[in-house]
Amino acid sequence: MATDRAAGRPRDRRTHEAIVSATEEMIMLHGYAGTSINAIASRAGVGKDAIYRRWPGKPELVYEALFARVDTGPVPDTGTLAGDVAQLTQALVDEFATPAATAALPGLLADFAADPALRTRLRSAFLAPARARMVEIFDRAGARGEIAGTAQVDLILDTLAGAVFFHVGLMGEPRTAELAAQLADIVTTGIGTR
Amino acid sequence: MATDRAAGRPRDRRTHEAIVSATEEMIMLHGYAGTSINAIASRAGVGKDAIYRRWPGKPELVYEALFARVDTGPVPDTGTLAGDVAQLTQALVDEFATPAATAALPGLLADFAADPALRTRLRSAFLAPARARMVEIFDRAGARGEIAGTAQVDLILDTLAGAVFFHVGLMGEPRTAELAAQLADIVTTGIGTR
Amino acid sequence: MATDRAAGRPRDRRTHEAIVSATEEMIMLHGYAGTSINAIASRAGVGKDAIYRRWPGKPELVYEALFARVDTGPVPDTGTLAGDVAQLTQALVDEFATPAATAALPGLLADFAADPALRTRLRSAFLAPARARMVEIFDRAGARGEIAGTAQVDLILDTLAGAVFFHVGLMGEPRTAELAAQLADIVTTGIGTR
Amino acid sequence: MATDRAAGRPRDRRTHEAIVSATEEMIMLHGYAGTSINAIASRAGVGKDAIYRRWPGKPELVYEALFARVDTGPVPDTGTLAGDVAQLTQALVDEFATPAATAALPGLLADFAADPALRTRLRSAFLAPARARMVEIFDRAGARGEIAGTAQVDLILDTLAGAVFFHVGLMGEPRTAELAAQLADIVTTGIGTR
DNA sequence: GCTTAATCGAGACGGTACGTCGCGTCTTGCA
DNA sequence: TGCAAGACGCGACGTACCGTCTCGATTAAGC
Repeated sequence: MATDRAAGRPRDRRTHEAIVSATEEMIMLHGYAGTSINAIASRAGVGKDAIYRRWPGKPELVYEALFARVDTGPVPDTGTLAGDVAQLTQALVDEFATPAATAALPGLLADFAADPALRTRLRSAFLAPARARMVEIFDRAGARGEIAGTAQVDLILDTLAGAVFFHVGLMGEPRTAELAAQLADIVTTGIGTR
Repeated sequence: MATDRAAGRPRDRRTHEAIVSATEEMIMLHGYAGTSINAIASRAGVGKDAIYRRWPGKPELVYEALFARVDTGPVPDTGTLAGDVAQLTQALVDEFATPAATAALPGLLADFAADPALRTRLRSAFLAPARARMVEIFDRAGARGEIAGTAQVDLILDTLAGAVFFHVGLMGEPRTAELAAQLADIVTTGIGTR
Repeated sequence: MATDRAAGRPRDRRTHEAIVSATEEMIMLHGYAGTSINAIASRAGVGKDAIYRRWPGKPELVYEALFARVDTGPVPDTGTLAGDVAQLTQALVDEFATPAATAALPGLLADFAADPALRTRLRSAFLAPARARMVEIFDRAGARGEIAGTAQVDLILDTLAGAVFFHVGLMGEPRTAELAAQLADIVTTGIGTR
Repeated sequence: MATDRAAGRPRDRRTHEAIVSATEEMIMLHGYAGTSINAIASRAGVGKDAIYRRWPGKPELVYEALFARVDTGPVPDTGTLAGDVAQLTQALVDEFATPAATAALPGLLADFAADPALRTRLRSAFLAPARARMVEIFDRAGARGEIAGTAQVDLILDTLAGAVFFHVGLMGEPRTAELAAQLADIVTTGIGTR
């Protein structure tokens, strides 16, 4: 009979939360590059070790603080591929175009891309929920006969995410209300006829 | 009347070239984050001042070393919007998906996005040539009656660039030969029916 | 009336011994500065608290592990002052010039000297047995008429101990067999004629 | 023809002096263990690199700041061995029993003894001037016929230095005015009759 | 030919952040 | 209460870059 109970003093949940909150605040206030582990620890009232004990470095910490939300919402099901993709694209906009995400994403994606160990997790870290939904959406659309054959889920998802990131996150274009609808329209139409 | 000729010893053209070459090599060898001004100067056999005299910092230097190529090629003119967009997309792939660009772009875009002074130059720095071409392509397509009204050049360009950057630059998907064609197809079809 | 017996679980004698042994080994292997409480606890298979429950810190622990031997041997009594001092000096060499003492003493004395609470115990901690013997030796020598008046025990003891510590412990001079005899000779002669 | 001129910006003499002064002050105020490189740099208004560029670590820095005085005084020559040794011993007291030396020496000697690279320099670092003088003093005494044969300079010097260090530096005995005379007397008499 | 002034390589400078280590205290569950 | 384990806040460590500065030497243009 195995005991899963870890030996020693258990990690304090409040320490964890203080770090995550301080990270969020620092990112919003000073951006990704302007956020140092030292400053996070100081603002959280925590030793640096408490951070390094939990995360290997800044990228992993910031990712968890800002993007590791469990996606619990229902999969879009509007009855049409266009409607479903529009809803999913809106979710991407909600994830990538918030002030916090805009402040963090460029630097964060750069750090993930630069580190071989993190690089392999890029897709699963940032696009996993959207991808699962997209697979289901496309399956239903195939069952309805809206599309034929195998859709290239990854390419389409990268296109949507890349468009949102580039347009709003990097170029700083105002996040117009219709952005998701426009992108979804382009992509849905674009793949529909193939 | 005085000449514009600056007094004192003129800058050595070879110094400039040595810096640019060393920058390229360092980026290829150690990536953007692993490339320091110190190391560039040392590899170029040059003092740090010689770099800071010419560029304000690493982002501007790397940008000029890798992306400031003058785009002298002719604007695509295949007779159809789809063909023109495909050629233009291929040019984007050629620019964004080379080994050097893959090594430099994530960190470089992050630095541009983080600095207010650089942020305003993002579009003009990385997409200016493509944008000029795209305007011309769309004008011709409009004249031919292929599309109606004003196309959203920036959104479409950001979508194409974002897709290429995300798919190949970040996610590291193998740069298949058909990538440009597939993207161009999706986007052309997608905007054609509106 | 209550007993002095402490409540709760009594301390484990083997824990004590394991700590002392681990301390000795660590000092021999890595020196005083290279010996951390963490490492001692780990090597002893013991929690850090078990150490801090018994000793206030590293200096006290190392002192007890290496120098708190109860000196049970008989007081030298060779019949002459010179002979007695020679034996006593040899005991000092035996205490200060062993490999373990050489490894521990410089750092240990520094820590004692730096801490006001420990500073007052320096003489009693390291020289108490020798001092008691020296007082007795000098008393007998006085009774025999070898010396007159009050000898400055502390100064002479510090001279002998300082000479041994400096010569062998710090300077690392080979511990020649005649060292104790030479020192005892110098000092005995030096004080004998006053 | 060789140029000894070092390339690059020369080191600033005032930086050097500010570091040395700050080190002295810190040692006096907080002792050896309580003096950190960080604090020295901060007090001197200097970057840490400026310190590590000049000294490998705290021991070397403190040594130079407090003990590397050039000894320019004349060699004692009173006409008798006893008088010369008394003067030399007084110089040792002056060096080892000042407030600054008392604050620094125990920790400093411990660090020197613990590091193999520094260990070899112990004698030359702390006793070189005194040793040169002692050799000369003994030569003269030999010429005068006061002593015969080869005196063990190192052992005698270590005895004197060890006595001073132990008695005043470690045990904190008040530095009585007669200390040097007493020690010199003991040692001179002690070696004279052999 | 001389003066003037900017440029050159080199490297020192004050800072800031890094990731690690040791300190002495504390909080678990078990004995 | 003791015990092993290990989390905790703290602060020093030595390193690496940053962007600026100070050296002596070099290199043209204008007098």
